[in-house]
Amino acid sequence: MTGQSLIQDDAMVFSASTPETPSRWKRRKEARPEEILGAALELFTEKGFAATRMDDVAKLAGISKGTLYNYFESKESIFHAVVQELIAPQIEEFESMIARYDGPTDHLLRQLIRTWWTRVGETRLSAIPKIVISESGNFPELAQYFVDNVVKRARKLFTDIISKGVVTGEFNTVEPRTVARLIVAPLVYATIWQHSLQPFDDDYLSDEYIDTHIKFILRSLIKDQRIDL
Amino acid sequence: MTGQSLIQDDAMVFSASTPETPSRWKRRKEARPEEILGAALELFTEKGFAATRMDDVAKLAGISKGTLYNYFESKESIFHAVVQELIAPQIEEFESMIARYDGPTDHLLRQLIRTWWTRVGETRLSAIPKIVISESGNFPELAQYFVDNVVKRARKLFTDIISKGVVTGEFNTVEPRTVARLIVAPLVYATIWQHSLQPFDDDYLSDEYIDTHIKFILRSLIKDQRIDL
DNA sequence: TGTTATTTAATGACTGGTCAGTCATTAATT
DNA sequence: AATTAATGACTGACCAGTCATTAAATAACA
Repeated sequence: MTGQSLIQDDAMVFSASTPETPSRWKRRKEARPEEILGAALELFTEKGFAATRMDDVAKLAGISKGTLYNYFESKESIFHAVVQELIAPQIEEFESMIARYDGPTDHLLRQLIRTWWTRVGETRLSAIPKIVISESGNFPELAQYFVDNVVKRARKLFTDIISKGVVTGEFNTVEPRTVARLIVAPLVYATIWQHSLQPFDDDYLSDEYIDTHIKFILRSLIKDQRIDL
Repeated sequence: MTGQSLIQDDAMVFSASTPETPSRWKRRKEARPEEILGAALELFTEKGFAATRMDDVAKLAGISKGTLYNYFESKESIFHAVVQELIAPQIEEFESMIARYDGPTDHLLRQLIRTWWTRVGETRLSAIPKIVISESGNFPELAQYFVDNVVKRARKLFTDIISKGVVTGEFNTVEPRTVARLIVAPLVYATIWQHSLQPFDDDYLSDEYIDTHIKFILRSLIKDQRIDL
């Protein structure tokens, strides 16, 4: 997936293709919030929170600044909504995916990492960690919300899987919380990298990165050392 | 090491301990630049670049705002100096450490990771990655400088070590650049975490994190699978 | 050695520009 | 005709950077 945004860029059409639209603007109450959040996500990612101007968010969303304030209280509330609306559904999906699963624990772990990568790492959601981390000092409530509702739940997913593998004897005896963090670190780091220094580096992260990460982690976890996959 | 700063907090002493210092301020041409950079590093880390006020940098450095501009051109030049002055010497030290080394490659790798952790991860230098990443969109030249002078050199250090291990037959056949990134990711991620969301999390990163990371990496690299250290 | 002149580190009130948020007005829709 | 989505000029706060002024340090001189 490329960085293509969800924002309409046909917001202002002056072409004479359809002569029956000389109206200066349209009422689109339902579509606005999503478009605003999409525009904000894009700009927050690129510039950070402080350096993003509300005029620019409005422009990218195809509306005026005043309209922003019909839908959101403040700049900060947009920031909060971006995180809340876009992340929460994902976490829930992961939680139910695990609840449903029945099979070898190493397969579950492999599948969870891969799914996370395709559903978060390769989508626009990947921008959120960078934004939250960058602004954590200025927006403590947001940071706290993110830690409680995203980080801890994600950490628990991985910790539970590893614990299960240890208990069933499939995995070596390890400290599940520490290993959970070592699994997540390269994943989140890759998303932060993509949205910060990657554009300044001519060396791209290949798919091999994730594949090798999975391979290394499983090699240390699985007792019976088959050197496959 | 605690977050203790290098800033003098005795900058304004009104106590009557030494009655012969009623002078309103002191000339300290030599000490100022370092104090300014220390103050700036602390505030940039906490608030990010944009949200840090020059008045606050001055206050923390124990001087007035005007004095800042006797020593630095602009806010941005302070930012640049922070990165340049503090990071460059470290990288050079690592490069010479490797040049000097002669012994088993896995020991060198282990030592490099540990040294990085004590010289960067556990010091105030650990704040720099977070700052650079947060502001990369607004300060492209700084980001480029950082990628060219820090990231690439660090990446090369690790890539060279791994290549050497593969060539000598000590390590399994792996893609050195990919593995180098997987080694660095949890390290840098830990520093970013410390300076962003750690304060909102009751669960601390233990020393076990680094130890386990080293153990996992070496287990995947070393051919002869002894299950020690 | 004490007094005065010169140099320059340090100050902080001020300016000019920026931008989040407001609100009276306009016009699309019902 | 009534309702309300949308507008954009405006305001008040904030802050990076300036510069005329102050005074610490040092040199020159008596």
